[in-house]
Amino acid sequence: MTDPKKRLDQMIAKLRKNDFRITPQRLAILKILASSTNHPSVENIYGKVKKDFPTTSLATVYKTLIVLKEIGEVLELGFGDGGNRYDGNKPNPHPHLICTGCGTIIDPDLESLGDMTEALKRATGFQILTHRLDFFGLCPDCQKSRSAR
Amino acid sequence: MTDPKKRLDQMIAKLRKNDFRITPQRLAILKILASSTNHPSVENIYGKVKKDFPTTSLATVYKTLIVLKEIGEVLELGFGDGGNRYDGNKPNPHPHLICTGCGTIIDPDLESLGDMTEALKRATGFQILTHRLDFFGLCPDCQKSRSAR
DNA sequence: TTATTATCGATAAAGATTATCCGTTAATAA
DNA sequence: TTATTAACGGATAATCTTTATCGATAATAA
Repeated sequence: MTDPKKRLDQMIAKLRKNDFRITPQRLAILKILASSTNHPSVENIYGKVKKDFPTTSLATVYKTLIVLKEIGEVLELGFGDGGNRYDGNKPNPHPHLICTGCGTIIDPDLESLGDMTEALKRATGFQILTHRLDFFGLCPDCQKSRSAR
Repeated sequence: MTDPKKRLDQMIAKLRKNDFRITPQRLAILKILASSTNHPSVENIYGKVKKDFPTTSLATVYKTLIVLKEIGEVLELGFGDGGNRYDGNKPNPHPHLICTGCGTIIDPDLESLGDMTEALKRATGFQILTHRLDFFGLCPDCQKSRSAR
């Protein structure tokens, strides 16, 4: 994972550059996003922020995420089942491997993805701007507990 | 694309096999899904069904889609922006190329995806059950009209 | 320090999907 | 063909996540 301090500085710099203010609530949210590798949900972030700032509103979390999405400093992951998940430590599009048993999300390395994109450009004439690649299955632990039943 | 009649027969057989009834409303929805290659939305399907069965409820469309999802006869595509899109002609997971300008969705061939899945299995120990692969960008036409502005 | 606005917090509103209820009907067998 | 019965359809309420609204407050620059 990227060093959380480095990520936090990147996010702050990007916000300043785009004339957004650094408020205490925002800073708390930024810290959570910069240091989390488990793709937290909005409720998850909200719960953590409230520990330091109990009066924080859920709307503030959403609004901060909208800003971060705009400037490309957080990656939003929707799976069509309830709330979205967010990655602020590694905000560029990258593949995910999701365990449908326990909900764990891991980031595998797949260097062949770049070749795929190139081949698509040539074949279709599309200008490809971003992508989304997710694999779903059962992690080794969930396979065990499932066969044990 | 798969022959719509063949797809319709497949869908009907699968429903029968799982003890679901073939009602006139369902049949109308099945026909639309079996023959459409443009990934229709719920509203889109609803509008078409109402031409033949004006009293059809939106809930019926949703309920039929839930059944079809359960038995794997339709592919649901959510893009996090409003309603989902559905593919009943090609219900197995496959890559998509989406134009963010005009909303067109096309199905490119990417045979290297199978190798990717195999590599992931070996590297992580996951049992991979399904996937989702979408590329977003601008189609040739939208690139032209954008640069013309 | 002060003025200017973006932001905060609370809550209403929106939008998509699901749940509920009850009258109707498709499927099955006698 | 008809009777039976559980599944289905239609209408609408409820749910859930996210966005909009708005007065009060605080971050930033001069």
